[in-house]
Amino acid sequence: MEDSLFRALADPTRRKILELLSEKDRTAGEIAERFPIAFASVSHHLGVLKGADLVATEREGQFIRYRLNTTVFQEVVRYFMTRFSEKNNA
Amino acid sequence: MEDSLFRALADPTRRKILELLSEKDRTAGEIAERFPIAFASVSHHLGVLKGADLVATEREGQFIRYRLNTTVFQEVVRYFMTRFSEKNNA
DNA sequence: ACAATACTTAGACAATTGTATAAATGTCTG
DNA sequence: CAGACATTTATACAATTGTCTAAGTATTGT
Repeated sequence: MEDSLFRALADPTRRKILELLSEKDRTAGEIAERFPIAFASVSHHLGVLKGADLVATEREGQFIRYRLNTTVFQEVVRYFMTRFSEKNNA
Repeated sequence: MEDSLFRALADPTRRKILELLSEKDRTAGEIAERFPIAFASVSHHLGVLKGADLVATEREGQFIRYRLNTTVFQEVVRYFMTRFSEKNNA
């Protein structure tokens, strides 16, 4: 399990971004306007999430659309279930 | 979901400690001797894990025994499954 | 080609964190 | 109670991180 993954999840702004993306895919701008911090700061967070492979991007003209990489989340769930959760009541 | 929880999981030494504890309960000393860092540093990590409620302690004479708090891990799994994982193949 | 829009990257800085050493606390045994 | 052992707490410091502003890249429309 990648170190970058857990480091990415450690920041509350990034977790909020992931929750927004769990509702639907969004562009960088749509995400950024939801936060009280600078546009560039959100972009930095998006870069961290992408580096952890938690999100993927697709360019759409001038926009860049972000979406969750659900595969990685499944791996996270598996990581916790197999190692730490009690086996018979997850 | 507590911020302290994700911050606690962000450090690789702490995740290693949790994996050791998933095998069996151990005293602070038994844990510390497994790592190349100072005893006091491991103790600090244990404090962080305890602050995040990921582990619990029990004094046994001079020793302090650490154990996983599996309840919290179940909450983590639930958090990821409900929000991020695709619903039908976790 | 130029300007506007959308977004990222670079550089700087303050806050947080991981580690170390040293001192303190708690427990047992003689 | 003194000394040994187990562990935590205090303090300091270097490394990492989150944020900002400014500059750069990419795309679209005129």
